[in-house]
Amino acid sequence: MGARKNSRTGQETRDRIIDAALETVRSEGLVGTSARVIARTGGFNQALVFYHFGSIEDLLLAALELANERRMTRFRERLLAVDSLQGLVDVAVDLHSTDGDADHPALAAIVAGWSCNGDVGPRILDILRPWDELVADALRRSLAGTPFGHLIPTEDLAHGISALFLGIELLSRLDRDDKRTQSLFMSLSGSASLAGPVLESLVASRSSE
Amino acid sequence: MGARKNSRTGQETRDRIIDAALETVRSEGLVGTSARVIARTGGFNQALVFYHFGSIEDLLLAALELANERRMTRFRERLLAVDSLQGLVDVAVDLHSTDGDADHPALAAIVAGWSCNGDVGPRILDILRPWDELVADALRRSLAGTPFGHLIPTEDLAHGISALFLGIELLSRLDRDDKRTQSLFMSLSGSASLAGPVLESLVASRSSE
DNA sequence: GTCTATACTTGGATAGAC
DNA sequence: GTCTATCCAAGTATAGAC
Repeated sequence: MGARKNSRTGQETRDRIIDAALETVRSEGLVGTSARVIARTGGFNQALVFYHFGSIEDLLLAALELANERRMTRFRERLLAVDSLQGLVDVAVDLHSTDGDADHPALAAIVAGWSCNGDVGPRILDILRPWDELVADALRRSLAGTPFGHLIPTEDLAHGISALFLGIELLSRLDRDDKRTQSLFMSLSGSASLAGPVLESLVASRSSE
Repeated sequence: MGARKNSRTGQETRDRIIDAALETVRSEGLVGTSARVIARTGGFNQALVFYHFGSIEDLLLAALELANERRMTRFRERLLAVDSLQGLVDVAVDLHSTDGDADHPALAAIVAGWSCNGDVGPRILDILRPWDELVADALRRSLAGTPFGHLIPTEDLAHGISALFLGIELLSRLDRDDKRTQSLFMSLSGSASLAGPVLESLVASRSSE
């Protein structure tokens, strides 16, 4: 069970390979990610990919899964504490920032690159599903006491927010100095901070009718 | 200038290649799109790709450009006539439907697949930019007379909507029977139809303060 | 100017040495 | 469990036939 002398454990190597895969996708894009390039990036032999994962496809899916778990671990608690739209946007901004998660671009690229592939698609959806649920819960808390909680299904809204994030991440990586996305997040933040009072005034005007 | 006997014109072949490329991306995904596969799909020799476009990269960019122009031609007038959020969502629904544009999945996949590639990114942004402007104009008309037109920069909102569409398209292609996206569009439509009265009531409550 | 045949490179995958 | 050597398929790209 412990690490052997003079040799890495299988798990260590698996992690090394996954990290190299993520770094490769991040720097080269999904097109241009191959077993050989991944191996060169990580400094190991190309055949290890197939011994440990069987195929590139399975490696990238495993990488997606691990990177997603890392993000989830890191942001789950924060998301569970969110009870306002403003708070939700704050989490979003941190998720988008490179400090929040260096793997995000690679994650998005992997998801997108297989978007027309019938075999892998469902597996990717399974990996991403927990986010929809976390966001839906956060929305329910944020909209509690307002009429919107009943008018708009929070599940749909949550799925829309997931889609928005994916799109933002992809578009933002098309440009180096990405002024648009920054501006968008600032506007979202501003809108969210206004939304609270607006929703309350709506409730007030309704109850006075 | 006219087509020669017994031989296709260059333009005809170019179009055939582009259509085959789009179809390949649509059916195989971006990973799995190569000159050979494209050629097999279109029933022509693989080397024609390089003669006419120089590289796969340039072919896919040309395909992106053409498909985007087709969509633009088809929806420009409608978008110019939009003056309500409801109308904007209606256009969105039609844009998403396969009837509206069979190339949409391929478009999205191409955009996404290069999201981490520094060379191609800016060129893709240039191709997509006109949409942001059309949507921003539609938003300005839709929000005219409400306080939101001033509170939220329409450019940011428009860019967000573009990102949302890209994300929706990609996520929706991960699953065959895509109930989530349909549900989301229905909710969006419902929200938009409610937004009109809500915005008016806001204006009313403000002016009465 | 258009397309075919072919050269050459890289990628995925495995068998077997260590 | 790791790495080398190697096979074959698939990829890009060009030289030259028509």
